[in-house]
Amino acid sequence: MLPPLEPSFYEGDTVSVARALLGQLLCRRSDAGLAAGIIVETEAYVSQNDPACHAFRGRTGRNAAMFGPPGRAYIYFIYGNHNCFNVVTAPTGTGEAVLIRALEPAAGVELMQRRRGKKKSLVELANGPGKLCQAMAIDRSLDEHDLRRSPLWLSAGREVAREAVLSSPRIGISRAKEKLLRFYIKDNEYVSRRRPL
DNA sequence: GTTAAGATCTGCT
DNA sequence: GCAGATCTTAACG
Repeated sequence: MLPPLEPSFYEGDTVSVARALLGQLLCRRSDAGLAAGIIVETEAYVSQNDPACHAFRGRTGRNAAMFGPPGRAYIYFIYGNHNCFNVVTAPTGTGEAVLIRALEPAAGVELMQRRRGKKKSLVELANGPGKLCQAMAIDRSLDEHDLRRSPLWLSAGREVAREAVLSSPRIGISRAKEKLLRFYIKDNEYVSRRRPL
């Protein structure tokens, strides 16, 4: 197992962590084998003045993981079909997280293809928050999982130059649409939307 | 107890 | 480009 990122990586301010997560490697071990992907797109959800954040109205059953220690998973089920994977950030009790929106497949491509079903191109395997959870077999059973440990962990990937990181409004939300809290790697093929909204 | 909205994806036009 | 699928959660009465 590649060495995991340390807890200190996650405890800083959430926007910085959202940027720093670009280029890191998300790894998933299962009976079927290992799958991994480079993170190429993220979104920050913060506690102050952000009505799009699940923690905006305080702690609930669903969002409890967001208030837990940084470096854990926050996973929720949405639209009756899809899971979304977040990394909890900021000190315990703050209620912030980073949504992982897209991966560039790096290992276990066949496994990811099998989980996604049909014939999907390499680009279509994990270029969206629901798609990447399906490709990596991530569901609510991994909510609050410690991301230093198998079967789901993060480790150091490739360097991403600061000028290669672009920002935009977050996708699919109805409130706080103006905030530029989505971050992605410029010109990367695996980002979920190549064209602006 | 009921209801409406939701950090989405797919397939069809 | 658009609608339909599908179901959990939280807010409200």
